[in-house]
Formats: sequence, structure tokens, C-alpha cells
Amino acid sequence: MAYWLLKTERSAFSWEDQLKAGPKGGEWSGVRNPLAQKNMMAMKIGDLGFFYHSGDEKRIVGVVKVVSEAHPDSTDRTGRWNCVDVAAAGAFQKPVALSEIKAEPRLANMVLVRNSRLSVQPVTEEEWMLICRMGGYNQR
DNA sequence: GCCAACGTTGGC
DNA sequence: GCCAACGTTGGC
Repeated sequence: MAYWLLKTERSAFSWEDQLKAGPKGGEWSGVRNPLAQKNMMAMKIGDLGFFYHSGDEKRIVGVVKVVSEAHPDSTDRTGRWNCVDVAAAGAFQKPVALSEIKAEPRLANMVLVRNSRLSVQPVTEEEWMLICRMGGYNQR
């Protein structure tokens, strides 16, 4: 079981959109970066990911789970890109802002801090647990 | 609005 | 196959 972080601009696809997709979830489409793509290809059903709003908000607002492993991205006509399906697993009681992550020394090595442009990133178990605690998110 | 970091493109 | 030029992302 692995942990990830998925970035999206609110205007493109928001947490509310993710909630609307319900327990069956939907495609995490539109990723057109080779490294982000490689990360998605490595996702397994049941893996969890932070849902991060980039742009004006810059904060983690919730958790999604992988409900379908990589398959062709329906928004891609070239046939080169794949995506996974994710469903909302729960919202943070208190969203965790990028500024809080940067202020936490134990998170200094997070990919989010090191390579802010990567849209699909791995998260370590230690980072995952700590951020869940910061966000008031209870894992089952 | 700026710019650093990173990707992609295209000429050679 | 290299690399300069250009485009995009995303934080500040």
C-alpha cells in the first residue's frame, strides 16, 4: 500500500467535483507529464492520495483512494497517456496549507517542497501520517 | 507580474 | 543525440 499526492487547480477539477463523483469515483485524467504518468502507473487499488488544490489555495483538502488502476485516459486522443480512477475517501477537518508543510522540518524532503511542479507525487508513510494528524484526518 | 524550475521542440 | 530556444507550471 502506497501513498500519493495529486494536484489540481480548483478551476479545472475541484474537491467538490471529486465528491460529486461519489464512491465509484472517476478518472484522474489530463496528466501529460512522463514522471507523473509513471507514478500513476505504479498505483494499486486501495492506495491513498492527498487531494491538493494548487493555485490560489495551495492546500491539501482531502483524501482519495485508488479505485481503478491505470487504463487509457479517455481525454487523450493520441492513445499515449493513461490514468487511474480515484474516489473521495474523506475530507480534512482542517486543510493543511503549503506554508504549514514548509514550516514543518520533518516535511522538508517532501516532493511537494522539492519539486513543486510535479502533479502526481509519491508520499512516504511518515509524511502521510504526520499530515493526516495536522489535518485532523482519522484513518481507519 | 515575475521568475525559477522543468519539459518540449526543432535545427544541426 | 545534443542543446538553444521557447513554453508551461506554480509559488511568491
